Amino acid sequence: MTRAKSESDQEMPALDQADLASRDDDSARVSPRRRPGPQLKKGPWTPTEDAVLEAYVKKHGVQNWNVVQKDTGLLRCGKSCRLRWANHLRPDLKKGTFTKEEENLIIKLHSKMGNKWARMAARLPGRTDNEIKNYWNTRRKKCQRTSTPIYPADICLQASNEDQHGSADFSFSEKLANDLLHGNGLYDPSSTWGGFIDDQEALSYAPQLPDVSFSNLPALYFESKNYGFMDQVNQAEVLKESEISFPLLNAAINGTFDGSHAFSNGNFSTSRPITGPWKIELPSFQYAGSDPNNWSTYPRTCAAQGANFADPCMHSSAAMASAKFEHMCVVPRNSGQFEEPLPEAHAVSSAENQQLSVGSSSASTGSPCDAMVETSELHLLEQDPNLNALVNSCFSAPPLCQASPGELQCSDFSSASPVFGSDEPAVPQYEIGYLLPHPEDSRTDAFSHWSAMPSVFQ
DNA sequence: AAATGCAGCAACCGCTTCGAC
DNA sequence: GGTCGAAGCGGTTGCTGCATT
Repeated sequence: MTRAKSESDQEMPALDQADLASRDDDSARVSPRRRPGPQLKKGPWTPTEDAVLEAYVKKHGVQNWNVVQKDTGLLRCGKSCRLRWANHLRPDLKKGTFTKEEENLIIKLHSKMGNKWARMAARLPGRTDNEIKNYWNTRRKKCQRTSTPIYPADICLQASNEDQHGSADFSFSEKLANDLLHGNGLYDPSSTWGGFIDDQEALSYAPQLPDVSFSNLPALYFESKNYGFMDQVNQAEVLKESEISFPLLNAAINGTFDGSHAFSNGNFSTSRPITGPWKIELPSFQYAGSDPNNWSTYPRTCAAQGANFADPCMHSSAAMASAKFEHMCVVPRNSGQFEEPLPEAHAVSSAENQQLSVGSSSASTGSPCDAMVETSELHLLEQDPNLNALVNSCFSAPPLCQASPGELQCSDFSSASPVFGSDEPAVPQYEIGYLLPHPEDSRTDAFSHWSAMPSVFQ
């Protein structure tokens, strides 16, 4: 923007250190941190600094950014230099506002990728992740203000069609996410709930949601690991070398499974314990709910809002569809924002979580919506024969949670389960636990992973 | 004209990942 | 295999300028 211009030194400066240092008289811009060496500046870059950095990079190229700082005498950390170069000084940067085409592409990409700004930037030549991120945040706020869907129907449909015809190169798991997006109705204010149920095209997506059959486990794993290009043999090798000791995957790959009755009709079921070693790394996918106590109820809250059109962005009857499908998903949304796309884990987990979500209805945190949820939305899934049939047809696994609501968070999977560290024989209680990590788990981002069985493959 | 609110953007911060040793 | 530093990434903050009152 124009922050640099607001600096008093607009004229092109001489590139000497005295000049640079003299500009640090503005003590407010000096980092308060005490470090060995010169104090580093913070705040907007001056034209002087830009010129120094630009000259250096043009001469030496982009190598070690900390060396840049040392060599140029810039009172900026290497990280700051890198950011300045990448976001403002790079010669291939496209300046100015986004074109309509770029905007559409961003929407499309976001519907598939979520907040993967860097990946999106890679598909938008001359644009930076920061630009895209800022654009999206602005757009998000605007849509919330104006009560418009953040994903226009036409763009998302186009994206979906591209996927279906193989013209897009997104992963299977991303496609899953997109498929679920079809079902949630967020992007398509013109559809209706009844239409959704009757719409064969819409229905056709539903069976993909729980496509977590036994035979698909390895594929899901490797997709999520970006190993999709590997052949089966190599995948098996990688898996063998992987840190993850995952009997289901190994069994699936080896064609053997001698564990417990964890499978029913070829589909993975979490309703029964699986014995054996489990070492599952918590992935870094950040889907943190701000309030750990809230995360298990957020979707219901959102659903209730949708059902009552309290959420201005769910203002069609499609919101009902969304609301119902949201019931299936116990995953906290990032900052509770309605428009978050459904990441891969989300998509697959929704199937398994739906019954839990219903069952968890009483695990209320006192949200104003809870009463409403309790009395109206909560049992819609059970009461709606169409939806129920749809769900049953999709999810052949037994109910995940048949416990009483009060037992919902009984399983402190992350800290107490013998699976993680104890010498005791492992009997993971993920019947509920893996879906609902302990609310006191400080790593709220972990919740999202445990909320989705397939996400443990990440 | 001054005060206030808000949108947009640049930069920072903290965390994760990667690669070298 | 462990450690450390650099780079990358995403979320958040805070500044600036414009619009509104």
